[in-house]
Amino acid sequence: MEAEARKKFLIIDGNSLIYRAFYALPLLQSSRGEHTNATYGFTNMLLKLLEEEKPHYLVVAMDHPAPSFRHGLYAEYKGHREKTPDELREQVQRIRDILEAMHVTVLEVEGYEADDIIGTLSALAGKSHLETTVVTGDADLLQLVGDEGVTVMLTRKGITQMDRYDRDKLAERYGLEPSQMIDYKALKGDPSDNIPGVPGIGDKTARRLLQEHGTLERLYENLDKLGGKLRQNLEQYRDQLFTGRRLVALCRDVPLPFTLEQYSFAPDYRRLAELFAELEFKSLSARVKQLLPESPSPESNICLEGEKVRSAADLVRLLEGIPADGVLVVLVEPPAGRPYWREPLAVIALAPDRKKGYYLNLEKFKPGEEAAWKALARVWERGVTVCCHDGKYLANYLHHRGLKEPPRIFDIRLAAYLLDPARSSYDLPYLLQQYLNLKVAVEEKGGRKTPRDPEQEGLRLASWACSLIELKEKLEQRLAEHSLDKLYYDLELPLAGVLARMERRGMAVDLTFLQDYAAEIHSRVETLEDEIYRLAGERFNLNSPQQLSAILFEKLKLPVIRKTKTGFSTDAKVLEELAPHHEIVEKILYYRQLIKLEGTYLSGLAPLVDPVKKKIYTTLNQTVTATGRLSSSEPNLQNIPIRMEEGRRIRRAFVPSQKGYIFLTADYSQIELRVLAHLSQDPILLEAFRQDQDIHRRTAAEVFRVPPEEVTEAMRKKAKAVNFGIIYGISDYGLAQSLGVSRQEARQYIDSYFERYQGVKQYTRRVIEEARERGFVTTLLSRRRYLPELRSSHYGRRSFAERIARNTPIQGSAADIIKIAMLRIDEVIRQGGFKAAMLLQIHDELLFELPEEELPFFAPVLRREMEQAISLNVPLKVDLQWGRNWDELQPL
DNA sequence: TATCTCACG
DNA sequence: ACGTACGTGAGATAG
Repeated sequence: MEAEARKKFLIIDGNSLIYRAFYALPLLQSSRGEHTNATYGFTNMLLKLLEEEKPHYLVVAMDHPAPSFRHGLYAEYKGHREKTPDELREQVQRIRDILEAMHVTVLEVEGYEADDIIGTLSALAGKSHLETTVVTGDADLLQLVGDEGVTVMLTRKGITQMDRYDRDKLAERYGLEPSQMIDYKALKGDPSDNIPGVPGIGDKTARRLLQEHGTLERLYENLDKLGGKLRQNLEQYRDQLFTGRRLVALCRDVPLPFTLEQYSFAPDYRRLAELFAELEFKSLSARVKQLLPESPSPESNICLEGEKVRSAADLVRLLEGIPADGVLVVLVEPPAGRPYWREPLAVIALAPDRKKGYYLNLEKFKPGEEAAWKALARVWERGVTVCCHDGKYLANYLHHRGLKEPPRIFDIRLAAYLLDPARSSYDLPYLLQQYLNLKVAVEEKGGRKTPRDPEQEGLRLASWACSLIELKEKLEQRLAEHSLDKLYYDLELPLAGVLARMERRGMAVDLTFLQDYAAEIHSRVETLEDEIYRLAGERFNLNSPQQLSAILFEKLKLPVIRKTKTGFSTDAKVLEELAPHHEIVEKILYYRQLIKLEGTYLSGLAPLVDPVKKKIYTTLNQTVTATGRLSSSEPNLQNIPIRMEEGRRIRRAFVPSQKGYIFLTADYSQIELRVLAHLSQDPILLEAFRQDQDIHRRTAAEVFRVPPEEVTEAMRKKAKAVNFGIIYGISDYGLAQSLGVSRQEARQYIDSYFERYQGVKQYTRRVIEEARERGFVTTLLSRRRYLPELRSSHYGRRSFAERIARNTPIQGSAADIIKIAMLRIDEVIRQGGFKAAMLLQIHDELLFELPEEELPFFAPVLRREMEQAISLNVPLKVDLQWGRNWDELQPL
């Protein structure tokens, strides 16, 4: 029986595990390109170990200097040369930051490898009466199982699956004693570690020999009992074998002070939360909070208390107490996946001051319900500012409940978006942590999908609500500091109201047409399926790229054009190349086209149509894109087909919502290139737009050095691609891809372009230079986007950031301009008493419905507002079209 | 949940 | 030698 529980000591092999995390785990496709999951994988593993082992002491051992600089790291991982040491270095740095935040000791000793440090620690720990666990991906360390109180956790697959080895497990797996592991590896050899071994001896033979003879020395004593080739090789390679053994044996006398105290750890929770927030490691944040003792936080006067409002009288008293120049926080959680016109979550949280948050379930608030609503509306009628997390949603929710929207709103999320538009989410826990250093309970994983308890939800929201007053002040200050206050108050905030009205208006749908067309497409899909199966000689799942690959590339032996991460590519570009080889391919392409229509735009759209109003209501997201554009979702009405005839017909299902109404669309002509002309002040571009020339023709004339009238269609097409490329942050590879020409040819076009368009050339250079120094790029309205990766040493990341730096000012300024126009048009519609209603924005285009007789009056106003939205050094041009549905439009 | 594919600007 | 066009959202499959 133990007198006392032994203390647990965890020794982590930083080297082998980080490299394993880096190479063994697939790249995480983060759209923001911020990280691969090596950092995530390693941290996840570390937390799992802490959860399961609950160690008292912890140390991470690393090579010094790092082996990636010292010797050929790649020998071991031949298949993974595409990942560069630069990227590895960045990952290692991130992991070091996390370890530092956890106050975990990272042991490095000059001239020694992590293995040696671990060997030394393991021996020392054995003498200290500890229960020691060595965690590694390197089977060499199994020799340590022989040390007193030591077990080894060895990764099996990835880095979170591990096997625990003690003497018994080692015997079971290898049939060897710990002390034999050195001889075993020396015999077997390991090319990646430069251990030559003995030819002809592999895993099996090495084990058998050691099981029979015990040690290498005994083996050689009994050599005469062996025969043939084996004996000959053992004799011949004796020197190399024993040299190898010296390399395998760990050095166990690294000069290390062994005082256990230095290996205790006390995480700095706040710093860790910051790091995790930066890296967007949400699930890890939640786990670390449970796991680690929190470091005491400095005194905070920000309250995180919530209370339920008990009666209407209490509510009225609370609300009446707010001064007219005060702030009322109102939080209504948007029900994920449900349009506002369906039943919203009825919980509302209020914070009349910064002392405490309150919540109530308004839907269930029977006694004096009417009074509660009235009291609420009275608050902002008195001039009180309403602070919320999503003003557009709140406005629509209130409207749905028959209340006018507050005239003064502060939208927390919108402010945070402008401060850093590239983030993937702006949820309150993140914002409170980011701007107030406040940690709040994080919603448990999956909480969104399970039905939430209104009481709990209310308490949660209420506890956050009062800190929002503080958060609002912080954000206001930051907006001003970063010159974003004008953009916020004069553009984005009022625009939210416009977007709210657009969402509420919705778009009418001709359900009969939609259903008829769906039936037609469906029957064509079925016919196509039959034909394809007949040609393939078997039935299979056509929607599975995997199964399709099997048919195309294995059964039909068509040439592989391109590979994806997991297999052979079968996208439209590939199929177009394959079309001449087999008649099945063309049919597959057509099938793909139709199945897309059916799935996404016909059967996909139908359930989102409000059966009563026969309307469809999109959500226009104002805080999603990194450039300042809007996005549209549930459904996305910004990507309704137009390029192909079959798809375009879908647009006939979208019709004006009232009798006698028509559609009117207005799209900016070449707005991005016009913006580029303005930003770069390139003389040729300026001239082209001032004379309203065909811009692609002009570009062709310049690039190919011919008079404009001699430009052929082929030349114009290439020039058009070059112009797109310029906007996207051109690369020869990308241009070559889009044109289907060689990279050399693409390079020539680019060189030729920049030779003629010196202004553009200088401008793009300047943008990147300035962004590298300041850390961000800006648009015409000072909207910013941070690009820290411009300084990355990793080529790929840096190049990506450079393309973004060239594209964002252009795309973002165009977004700025159409937003100004929307605001002005909304204003003139209301001022002018027009019945016209703005329905949709599609990046450079606006869609309205209006009474037919209003057209002659509204159209010129619309054109004026759009073209005059901003004054550039080139004119802005707008094309107008009108029609009785969204498909059949004619120029005005 | 990640991957592939494809719709739009 | 590297390894990509910029910005989005959605559906289907597969593990």
